[in-house]
Amino acid sequence: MPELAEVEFYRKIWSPALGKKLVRVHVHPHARVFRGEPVAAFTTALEGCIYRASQTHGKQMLFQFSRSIWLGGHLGMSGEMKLGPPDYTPAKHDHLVLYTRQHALILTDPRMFGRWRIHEGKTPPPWWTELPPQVLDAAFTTERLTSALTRHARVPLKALLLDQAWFPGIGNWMADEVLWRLQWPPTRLPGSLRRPAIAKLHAALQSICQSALEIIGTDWSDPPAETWLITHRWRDGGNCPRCQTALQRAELRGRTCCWCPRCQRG
DNA sequence: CATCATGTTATAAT
DNA sequence: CATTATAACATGAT
Repeated sequence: MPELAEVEFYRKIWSPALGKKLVRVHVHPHARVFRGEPVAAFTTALEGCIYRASQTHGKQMLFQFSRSIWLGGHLGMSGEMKLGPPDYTPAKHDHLVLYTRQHALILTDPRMFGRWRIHEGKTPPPWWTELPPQVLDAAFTTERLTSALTRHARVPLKALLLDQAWFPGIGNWMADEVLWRLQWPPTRLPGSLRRPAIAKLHAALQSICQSALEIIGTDWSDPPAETWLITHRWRDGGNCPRCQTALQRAELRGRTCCWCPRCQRG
C-alpha cells in the first residue's frame, strides 16, 4: 500500500506514545517480516525502552528508542501502523505490538512483504545511513538523475522510476503521476532524454513528492481530482482528468501501469 | 472460482 | 561484469 507520502502518514501514527515507556512487547513468533532475525531479539531490546523519535527515508522508516535501540524497516505492499488501547489483543497479522501504559503501538502486515529489523548502537544502523539520496534532498541533483537515466538507458522510464536505489519513495502510483503530469508515455526510454527533458523530470519528481507529502502525508486527504491522476487510476474505467479520454491500463515489468493514451504520446 | 493488488529480491538471461 | 527480465513471496478484496 504505502509509498513516500503514505509512509510519512504511518510514521506519525505512533507519535502519541513519544516519551512513553514500553512496558510490554508482543512479537508474532513466525512473522516473515523479521526475515530470520530471532524474534526474541526484538522483545529483549525493546522492553523497558522509551520511544524517542521517528523518521522516514523514502519508503523506509526508523523508530528510535532509549538505550540506543533502533527499530527500522518498510511496510511492503500491505503493511500498516496502528494505534490501539493498552489492553489491545493482537490480531492475526499483527507482527509487533509495543505496549505503553496508555497505548498499543501496532505493526501489521497481512502479506508480509515488509521487512523489519532491530539495531543497538549510538548511531542509526548502517543499512539506514547508506540509503541513497531522497528525491527532495539537496543531493538529488540533475547530475544524479542523469546518471540514473544513462545507466539504465533502455528500461522503460516507468520501470526505472520504481527503482528504490535511485528514486527512494517513488512507487507505482507516484511514477504514473509523474509521467502523466509530464505527458510522457511510460515506455519512453531514459536514454533518449536530453538536458531540458531531464530538468523537467527532476522538477516533476520534486513537485509531486512535495505535494504528496503535504496533502497525503499529513492526513491522507485526496489530491485535487482535476489536476492529479491518482484518484482516477486505481480501477479500470477511469478517464483522464485533463482530456477525458479513457485511461489505459497494462502490465509493465510486472506492475500495473496506467496512463492517458491521448495526453501521453510524446 | 479467477483475477488483481500503492513492493522487494533472488535468479536467469542478455 | 553490467544491465534487464521474470518469478516468487502470502493474503485479502472484488
